[in-house]
Amino acid sequence: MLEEDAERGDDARLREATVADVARLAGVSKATAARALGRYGSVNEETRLRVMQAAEAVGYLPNALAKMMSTGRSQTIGVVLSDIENPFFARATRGIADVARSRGLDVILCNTDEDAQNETSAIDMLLEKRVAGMIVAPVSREPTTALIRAREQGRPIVLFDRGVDDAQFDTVIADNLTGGRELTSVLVRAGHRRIAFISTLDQYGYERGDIVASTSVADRVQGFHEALDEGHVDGGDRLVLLDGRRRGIEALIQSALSEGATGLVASDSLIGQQVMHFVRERGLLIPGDISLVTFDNADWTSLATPPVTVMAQPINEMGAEAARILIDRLEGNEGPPQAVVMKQRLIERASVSRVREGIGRGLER
Amino acid sequence: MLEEDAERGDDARLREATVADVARLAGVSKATAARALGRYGSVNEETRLRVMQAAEAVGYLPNALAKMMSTGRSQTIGVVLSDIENPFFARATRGIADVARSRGLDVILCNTDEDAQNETSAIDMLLEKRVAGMIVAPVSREPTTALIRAREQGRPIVLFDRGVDDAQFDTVIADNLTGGRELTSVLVRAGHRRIAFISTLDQYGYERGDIVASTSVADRVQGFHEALDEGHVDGGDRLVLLDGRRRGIEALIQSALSEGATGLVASDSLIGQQVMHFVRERGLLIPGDISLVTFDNADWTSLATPPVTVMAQPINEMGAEAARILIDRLEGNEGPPQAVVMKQRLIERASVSRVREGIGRGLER
DNA sequence: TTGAAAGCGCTAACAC
DNA sequence: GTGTTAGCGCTTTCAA
Repeated sequence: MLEEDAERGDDARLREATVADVARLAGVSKATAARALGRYGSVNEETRLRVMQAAEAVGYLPNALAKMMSTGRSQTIGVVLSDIENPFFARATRGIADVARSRGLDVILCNTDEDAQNETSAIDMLLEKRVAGMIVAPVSREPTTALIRAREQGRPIVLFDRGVDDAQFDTVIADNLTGGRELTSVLVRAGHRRIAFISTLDQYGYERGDIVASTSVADRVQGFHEALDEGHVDGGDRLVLLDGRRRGIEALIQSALSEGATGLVASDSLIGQQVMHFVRERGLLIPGDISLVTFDNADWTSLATPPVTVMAQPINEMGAEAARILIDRLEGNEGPPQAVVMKQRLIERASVSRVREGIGRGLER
Repeated sequence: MLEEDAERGDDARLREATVADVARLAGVSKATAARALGRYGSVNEETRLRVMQAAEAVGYLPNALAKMMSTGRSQTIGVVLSDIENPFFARATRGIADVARSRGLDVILCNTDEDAQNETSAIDMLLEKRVAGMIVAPVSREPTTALIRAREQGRPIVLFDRGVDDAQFDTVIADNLTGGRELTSVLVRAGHRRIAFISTLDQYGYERGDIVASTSVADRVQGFHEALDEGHVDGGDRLVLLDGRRRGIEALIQSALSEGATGLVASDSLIGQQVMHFVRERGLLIPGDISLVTFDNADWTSLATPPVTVMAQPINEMGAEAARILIDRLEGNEGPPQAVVMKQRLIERASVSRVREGIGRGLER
């Protein structure tokens, strides 16, 4: 007997209380209870109270899924990025999540690891979950079919950190062209003539003019070239190594060194970090043996010896802005796609040395 | 005319295709279409094909919400942690997300910033979204009402990184007691007699025996004491500073130094990092002026000068294990709550110096 | 202000 | 193997 009661008690908790339960206890109709609970429509103050008490009594907890089914509106956004472990994306996610939460939105997170297949399945999943919209760092400038499908379905999408070859998307990126130019210029001004740009992409045998899959890397490389043009550095002295994923960053660094590079531009802080490890393991010295500059003002860059010169991005703000734009779209703002480009900021530290020899070519003119 | 057509076309995309649409086009009943689409029940191969083609034609995309409503099962788990920007949690999240995805689960992420109110609202939100279960790093050993309510509702919950005073939860933590002891021992063995333990909590004026809100910090502090006991270090020489959030880590370090501490145990890598910055700014030397050890083998610890001695945690594996346990529960495994405690690993580097003077007390016996 | 009833898109018995 | 029907928990007309 007692056991039965206990079981029924448990069951009651398991079959979670619904508006109907609350309504019954409060002695009103389902509709009225729902109105009181969902604080919409109009309901007598007294009955509202009664409903609230009943809700409390049965331990009512709204079912967001059901709500979503009937309203068609979801209170969730999807965030599709490369790797949450990358401090860049962690920080961006924080920026996104904070503004999302302030608007009562939750975020579903997906890692792509820069794999198009992963991006596709992540986006499809989010679509199936009927998220209100999404923020995605596209794997490639060539939009995946899922991305296109998502847009065709009319789901608001904001691209983050990189764009695609298609002006149809709202996009939040950093000014990588200027950033790449200024960061490289630090090396050029210090007299470096043979400089390598290192990235993690999968592009082997890059030559100037080739299309680079990641628009942000493409812009950085472009800036790299511009800086070298300005410095009258010979084309043959430019090493653009974009094959880190396949060959391993170590191999890239090795290449650069054996080809006589005296300066390295790391395309992101993870690469810069690997350079530091590499150098440390070989007993090389920065900036004595090799000068290093990198994108992103990661924690370690100021703590390392020497502190590393970096191009800082307003990561948190980029994430927040992406979220703001998305929310704006969610609220019905139509208008043409917008591209916001955020300034980067150079932080010069001690990882670059002046080069005295080999000034030949640069001064020929 | 053409415009009208175009508009209708758009509308069709907006009113997303449902099973009913697919069924109509395929000339079968809703049930059959659903069976084919959802690959359950049995359906003639030929009609299955017809349904699939119809689905393709209308651009059918399943509605996960509706599915969830009728099955009662959600394919989502919630993860509630302190701060995704903290590399510890970023890595753990990765561990969680990877095993979750391999089982077809998605994760909703929430940051609490160690605030009980945030934890409560995050958990309630997840409950409303009817997540299948959740992994939470509880803000305090005193479980929040939301946490308790969640359990009472029968939702599987796995606690991560810290526990609560209540054996009812599955828990995945590191062996912080042993870790704290061994990490502190490094300093003791090097001859340090006056040592400070620094954390970010909000506990002012801690004295031995006081209850510490975070079980993991509590264990670390306990280990700290044990190591000092073993080393016969006087109680008065132990500085346990657990008020970093309110006073700021800087103030804590300042306190420790002015009280004559020669060794510092940082309760996590973020604190250790702040110690490094502090020291660098004041022009102090590690380990010359002060020795430092910290929890977590964060990136910067091996890149810093000097490299820092750390107690590494198997963070990724901890996250993965938490996810595995949760999934196990989701699959119906009942059984009593389990607590898995994972080993930590000491990595000795160069941030600790030998102390020669002041050996008095330690050798008295 | 309140109630009755229809419907969101799907699954799940239960017949045929 | 396939169709019919009845929900899942909520919102939302439409009347009263």
